[in-house]
Amino acid sequence: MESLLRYFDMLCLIPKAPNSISTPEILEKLQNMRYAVDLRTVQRDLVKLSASPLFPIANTENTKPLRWFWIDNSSPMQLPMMSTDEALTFKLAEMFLEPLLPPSVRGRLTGYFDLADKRLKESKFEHWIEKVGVVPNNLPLLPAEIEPSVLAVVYEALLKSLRFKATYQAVNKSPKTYEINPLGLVFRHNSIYLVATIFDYTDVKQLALHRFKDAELSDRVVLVPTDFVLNDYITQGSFSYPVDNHLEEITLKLKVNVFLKQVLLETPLCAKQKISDIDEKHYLLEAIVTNTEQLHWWLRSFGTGIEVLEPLELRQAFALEVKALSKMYC
Amino acid sequence: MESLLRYFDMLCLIPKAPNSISTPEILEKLQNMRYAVDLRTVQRDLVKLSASPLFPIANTENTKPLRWFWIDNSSPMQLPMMSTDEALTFKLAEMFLEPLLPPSVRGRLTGYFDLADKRLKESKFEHWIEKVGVVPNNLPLLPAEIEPSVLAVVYEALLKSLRFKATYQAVNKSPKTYEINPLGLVFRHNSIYLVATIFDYTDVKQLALHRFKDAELSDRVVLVPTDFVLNDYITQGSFSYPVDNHLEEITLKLKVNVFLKQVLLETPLCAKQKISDIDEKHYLLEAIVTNTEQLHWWLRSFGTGIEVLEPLELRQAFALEVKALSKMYC
DNA sequence: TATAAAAACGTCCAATTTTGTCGCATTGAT
DNA sequence: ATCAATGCGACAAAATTGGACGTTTTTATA
Repeated sequence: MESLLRYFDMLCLIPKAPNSISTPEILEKLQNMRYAVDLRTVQRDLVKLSASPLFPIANTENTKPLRWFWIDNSSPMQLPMMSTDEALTFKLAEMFLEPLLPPSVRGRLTGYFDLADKRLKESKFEHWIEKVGVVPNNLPLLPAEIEPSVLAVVYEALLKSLRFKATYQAVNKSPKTYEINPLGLVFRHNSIYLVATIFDYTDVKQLALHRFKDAELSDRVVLVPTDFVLNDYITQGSFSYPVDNHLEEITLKLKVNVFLKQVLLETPLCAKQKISDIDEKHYLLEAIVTNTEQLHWWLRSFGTGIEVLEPLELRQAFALEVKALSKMYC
Repeated sequence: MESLLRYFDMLCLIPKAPNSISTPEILEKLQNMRYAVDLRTVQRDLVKLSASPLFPIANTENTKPLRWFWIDNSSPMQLPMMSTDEALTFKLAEMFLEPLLPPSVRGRLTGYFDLADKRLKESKFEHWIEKVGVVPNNLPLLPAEIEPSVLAVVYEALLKSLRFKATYQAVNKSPKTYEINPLGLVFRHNSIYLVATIFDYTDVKQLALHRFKDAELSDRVVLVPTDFVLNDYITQGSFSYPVDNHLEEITLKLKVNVFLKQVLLETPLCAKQKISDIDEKHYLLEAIVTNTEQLHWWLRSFGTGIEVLEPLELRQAFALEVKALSKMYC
């Protein structure tokens, strides 16, 4: 029994394909875990485990301290097994993430999605896919593709707080190589932006990940500008979203049609939202929300389905906009 | 070694907490897998495994064929271990799914999100969360909550093609109990709809999952109406989304401002999209897209930022709408 | 209620597996 | 060239495993 646990811990110590661990390292870690074992035993165990098709591990045959790793692209095995509930939810998540995440990011989860597929298949629930549909409520734009190797370096640099060297091609410019001092990642309409400083300058820049041509990790540590907090940086309007550079709670009063009344009954704007009748076809909606650019987009998107009553400033802003639109379309 | 594999397969046979498997059943399945073992061995092994804190499995102590299951909702263990890349991607997925999936649905993945957290923590990458942000491009509405037990029954009914009995409360009506003949699930603005027929009627209904009070699986098999295909049902406009009840490819010509030009350069409307200059501040965008209600929402949401030039019918529709809006806001 | 079958559990003991040790070959660094 | 580290084969001692059998408890059936 003791040995079973040791096998398990040993398998946990072995990393996935690009990485590896040497036999002596495994021995050391096992001994730290209070396993009194010999190096010879570890060697034998590894050979035994790798012989089984259940554990696709292999070693670098030409190096002398042999290095062990899991042969990749195999979906992970897990205990307890993925339930059909979970499997189905994974497939739903995949459908939702499809238009949101660039393939290279989503690709890091394919092992799990495959596992879910396998699970549903072996349970003879193959026909589930014909029974599920998603009707998106926003226009699916094509996510910009990111060079997978760039993504890997950026991830690692952020996690380990290290700088990296990269070639970046700004719009309509020729590619240039910089040393990037990464501060954070921001996802914004299907694109990923790296918030960073460059070389030893102190001004914070936004760099679209899909415009990097290549990247290579450096060993210099990241220098965070004093008082820099990513969340503050975002809400300060650096991504030009919040209205008037500050977030304000407003009491919204809208006149909405039947369709929107129905939508908002099911998915409210806020927890304390109120809906009352105005006439047969129109309803008064009251809710407290933050006044963001997203709110404005949402309000505009329904056209004549929504009339903004209050706050007055918002109504006036919409009135002005409608005038401008009238001129546009004559 | 043989025994290690048997232990592994045995652990795979044991289901998660609400479900269970009896010792003789395990024996039978193991023998089907060509393990020549004695019942006594299986019993001993199960006791040994459950003694280890690594494998939180337990049995029902009062029944006589003992039934085994994995205890609690602890996060699954997996081999090979989740890489930090995967862990980070899981956390990103969680951020994206937060406003999209109702908690009871998302809840089925918390084990994995927790695992990702654990992984990031033990790798000393605890500060990653301060380094990642999401700027949503649509207004987050509150997803309607669904009774978890209802969701479980609906999932199971759909997977196993069984009917279920449920109490449903339509808007402004008192709850009633029906026998539901489920055909499919559709996700639509953060709500989940069950497409189904009721009793032995043949008309297809849409039932919001969050309006079910309770549900109980029946043993009657689902009867699919002849020619019913969920995807056709959706695209036929049953969810009132596609324009004019049919999907049409149109060549869109838009006059857009700098902001939108930038957005569309990064996340195009379609693969063959063209952008050219009109004047210093405006750009001509040409793309082939399907003419859906979502497209109209998207076009409207930018207000004066977009002027629809072609197709002419669309321009005229927008012109009419602007006139109506003018009247609304005087 | 009686009876039989099934399952759990304790124990013994032989067969098997595991593991430490030693010796030797190979590799890489100093 | 030399030394330390590693891999690997062999062997024997130690530990574990797993079948056999018996007893007790529970469940199903007549």
